[in-house]
Amino acid sequence: MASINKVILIGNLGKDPEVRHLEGGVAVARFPLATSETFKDKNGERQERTEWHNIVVWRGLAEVAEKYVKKGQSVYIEGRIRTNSYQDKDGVQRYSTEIVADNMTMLGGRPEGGAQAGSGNYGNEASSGSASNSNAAASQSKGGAAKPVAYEEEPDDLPF
Amino acid sequence: MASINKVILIGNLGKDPEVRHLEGGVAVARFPLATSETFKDKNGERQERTEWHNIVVWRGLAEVAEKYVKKGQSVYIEGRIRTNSYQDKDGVQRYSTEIVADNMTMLGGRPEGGAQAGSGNYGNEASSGSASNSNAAASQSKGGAAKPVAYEEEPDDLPF
Amino acid sequence: MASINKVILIGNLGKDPEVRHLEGGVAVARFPLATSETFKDKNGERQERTEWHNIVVWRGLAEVAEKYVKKGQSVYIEGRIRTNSYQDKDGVQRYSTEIVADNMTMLGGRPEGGAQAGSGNYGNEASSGSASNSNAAASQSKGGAAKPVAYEEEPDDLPF
Amino acid sequence: MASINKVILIGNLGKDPEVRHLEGGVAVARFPLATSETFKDKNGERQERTEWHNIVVWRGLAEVAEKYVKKGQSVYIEGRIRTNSYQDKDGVQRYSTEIVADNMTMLGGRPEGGAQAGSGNYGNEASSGSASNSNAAASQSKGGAAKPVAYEEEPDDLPF
DNA sequence: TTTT
DNA sequence: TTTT
Repeated sequence: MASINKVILIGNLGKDPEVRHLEGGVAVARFPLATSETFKDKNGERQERTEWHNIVVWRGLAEVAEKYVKKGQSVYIEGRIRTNSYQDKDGVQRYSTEIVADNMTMLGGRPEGGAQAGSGNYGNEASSGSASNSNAAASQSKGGAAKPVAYEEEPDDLPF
Repeated sequence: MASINKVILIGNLGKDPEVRHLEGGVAVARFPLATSETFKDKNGERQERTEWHNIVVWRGLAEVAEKYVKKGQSVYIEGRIRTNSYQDKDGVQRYSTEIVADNMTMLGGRPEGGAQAGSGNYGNEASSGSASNSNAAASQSKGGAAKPVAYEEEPDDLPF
Repeated sequence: MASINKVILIGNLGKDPEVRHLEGGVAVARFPLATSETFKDKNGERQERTEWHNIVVWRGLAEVAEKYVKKGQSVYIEGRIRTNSYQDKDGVQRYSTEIVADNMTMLGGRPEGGAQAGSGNYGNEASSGSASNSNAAASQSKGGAAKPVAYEEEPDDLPF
Repeated sequence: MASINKVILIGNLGKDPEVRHLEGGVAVARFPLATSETFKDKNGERQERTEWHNIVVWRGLAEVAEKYVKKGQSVYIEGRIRTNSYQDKDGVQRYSTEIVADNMTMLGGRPEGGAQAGSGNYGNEASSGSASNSNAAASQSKGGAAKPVAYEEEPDDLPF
């Protein structure tokens, strides 16, 4: 049963996030993220392939996305792969794959127009899972308001 | 332009790998890999959701998959997300997402029937990129035969 | 300011975890974890190098470690690097590096003697950060008791 | 034996890289990299803790580091943990932990003075292991000259 | 279609 | 001090 489903992406937003505020106040944001790789083709010419990822963020992270993350910017995303299935109009089973992000860190990049969100981090951590990058990261909290992490609860780590 | 597209999975094979040997001797193997997560639903009941990932491995790793990896087994996969697009019979653009693995490590698990592949690692590394787990990993070499890693080429790393 | 500090390890415990229960009921467990890599030396001989990592786990994960994780077993660890500094008896500044784990998943392996802990996962998630592997993982909760994840709070993810 | 030792860091260089060119033309570069996390202490005050990582890069990546990476800049590092042991002057066994990077991607940041290296990627891949981010990444090649990746050797990935 |  |  041991199971791990982890994705790490650094890429640029193809569009501003689309945010919905659901009944109950839960926010969800979606945006396309591009990663590119280059390679030499058989003629030795440099080629580029761009991969588009459908990013989904929930709750606090969605609000961060709404306020601070814009088309063109570079973000670090940590999350998991999720493939939804649905029936198309002909009743054929179709699949749609997205990345549910539970950690998003802004890396700067080239936001277009308007205000610069800059490079920074928003939110904090409800779990030590991402505590490794707390300030730097806007980590997704499941349970509504962000819960401050009290690191000092960890007593002195003497080498033992 | 800075771009990272990295996936780490631990899961079980839903089927034996399907292997094709292409013109030129290149092998490609595909198999479905399940990861599951559990959660409590609103009634507090434990629920499970299984995610199916389409894994693709090339060359040496495909040969390892063919020989040693079976339905039911647990593997560690490191790779990248790739979404292919194609037209369906009605000319509608469709997408199919797969994980191109460049590192695969067997973790054991419960192979069904026959020979036990056991837990181990096959192949070795052409790049230090995965050298962190060389023996343990069957890392995909792009360029045909596996190239042994000569670690001792790294002179003494004295603290400096 | 954007900052990420993430470690992913799969290895075997060199000893049973040492667990301390602190004032306030907080538990902390420590154990050495071995990862090995193999390589060919300049004579083409297969060599192995073992790396020892000092793993630290807190709270619920420490209790899981205490109960279920034994010398010899294989575990998946996700965490962050932490280097503590201290003065040695001569007043010289020394450093000690450890991995603070916030996700630990048992992969089986060969526990010695006694009861088999088997491969499985214990605990669940307070944050979606590791929700990707909830059942499979014993994720560390900072705030005491594990908080069940209510996935169904995420409404239908229709492709939009 | 299955074993994984993987580190992912995003942080800023504390100093310019120190580069040595070894007999045989092999280059090695070292630099300190800072990651920081913030947390609230028991008085609810925002605190920051900075972690310093000793990064080591070899060969082509070292040359990239020498030319393009400067103090203050932000980089993405992927590598493995390595702890070297040595005897101090009193014959006491001491340990020194470093991160051997096999993938380094520049994220921009704030280089001080002089030329701006900007955000970009240098070098290319000898293994598909990091092919996921080829252009974006300067991946470390063990075997001297970088070997171009011929992606088009991977025939059409039709969904099958 | 896997696993617990 | 683990594992293969």
